[in-house]
Amino acid sequence: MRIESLFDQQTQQIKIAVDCIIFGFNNNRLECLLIHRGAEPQKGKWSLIGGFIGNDEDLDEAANRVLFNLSGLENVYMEQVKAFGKANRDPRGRTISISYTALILRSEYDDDRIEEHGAKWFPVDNLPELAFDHVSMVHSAITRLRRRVRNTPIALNLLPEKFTIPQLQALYEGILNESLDKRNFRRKLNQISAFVKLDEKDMSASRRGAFLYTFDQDRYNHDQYFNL
Amino acid sequence: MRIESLFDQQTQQIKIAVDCIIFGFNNNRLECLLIHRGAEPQKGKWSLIGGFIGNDEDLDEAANRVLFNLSGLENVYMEQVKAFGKANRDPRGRTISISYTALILRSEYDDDRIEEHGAKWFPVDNLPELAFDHVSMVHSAITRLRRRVRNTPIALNLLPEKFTIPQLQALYEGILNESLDKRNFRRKLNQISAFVKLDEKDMSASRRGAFLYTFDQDRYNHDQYFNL
DNA sequence: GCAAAAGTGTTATATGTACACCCATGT
DNA sequence: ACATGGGTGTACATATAACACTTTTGC
Repeated sequence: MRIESLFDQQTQQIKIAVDCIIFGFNNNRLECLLIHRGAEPQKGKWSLIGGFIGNDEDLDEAANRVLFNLSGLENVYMEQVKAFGKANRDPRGRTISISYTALILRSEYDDDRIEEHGAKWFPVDNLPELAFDHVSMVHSAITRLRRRVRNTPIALNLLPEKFTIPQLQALYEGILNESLDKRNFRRKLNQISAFVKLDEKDMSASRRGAFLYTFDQDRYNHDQYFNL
Repeated sequence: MRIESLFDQQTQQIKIAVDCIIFGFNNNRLECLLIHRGAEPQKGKWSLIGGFIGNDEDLDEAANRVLFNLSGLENVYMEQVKAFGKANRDPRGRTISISYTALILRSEYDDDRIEEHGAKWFPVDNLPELAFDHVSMVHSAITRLRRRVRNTPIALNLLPEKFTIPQLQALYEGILNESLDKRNFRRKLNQISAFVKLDEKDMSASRRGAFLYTFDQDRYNHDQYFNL
């Protein structure tokens, strides 16, 4: 077979999909959004939010559309993880899937809309049985997320414009699933120029109040330093 | 359009390819293998080694086959970099391409076979004009290679079973395109348990001779520590 | 005896980690 | 005055970076 001739012959019969590993932060821990499979194959198992790519759609666009369709969320920061392409990975037919991952605040989701689609949140350390090769997808996405969160400001999308250090730390502890020393955390944070301390305090979580900070994207773009 | 129905309707018309960014080590520096485009579009430009995926072929298999077809090389360590999927990235038709990268010794290539395919090696810091989005592919692959080489033993595939430290260091300097301090390099190397010093010397490169080492894959598999 | 490559240690700096107490406030 | 969460500094271990001289050997 002259593979090079496929453009003419249209012999290639492979479908291409995206699967979204959507991590939601809720109750100070990570959850992952899954859909219950009501039909064969793998009926009864759970699977990732996925869909096929449209003919005129950029890959990233497709991921965002799929995410939007099933969750109503827009403007979510999504990153490609990798392509999964074992020939037999999906018994319904040959499919290559490119996994994307997003990290969001679960509270911003419309829970009704999620239920409509038969989707449900699961804590990442207690996932149900997943269909196809979705376990590997989730694992590679978690690994990536935990690495990225320490080197880039992606987690800041989950916080409001103004936030306190304890809030940020709780977020990190939840994502990383480990507790961090607050003095060390603050020291590192102070080395990141993009964090700017405001004169304001947030009084909602304690009597004393905690100073509010913002993340200055321009400063970050300049020195790119981020390490938490 | 109900994207979910594609399995039935066969409406998706997207071809899927792999592109291989093959880095060859030669004369103590990195080169990249490119093919001259003799036909439109982008006639006269150079492009990566690529090909379409077979219907029953694992993605990794496809990458290895394409590499083999165009270079004769087998058992090369290849890693997926990422998928490129802009809707208009290839003017010939909608294609999604998954990039793979390999690092090899140029001297192990059959140069005649390469020329047969109109391919040629170029130093990575002096590439010709590339077709499509191949520049981004090369850049992301170089970045990844330089990172991986420091954290994993991938570069050891380029050395014979027994090798000397100066050989290894020259290899690293070539790949990273920077010079390394030999004392620091040796210290780091000694911390990696998988490197085992032999009683033998290689006398071919100096009068004094340099001790030979091997890389013990089993030991590496155990502690996984690798940092150079 | 000299040219050429192999081999060796110390110091300074930065980063990571462990750890315990005082502060400000509302009740 | 006490309970609650916010805030602070120091000591130790580890990793990184810079730097110059001695060793071995063939010619």
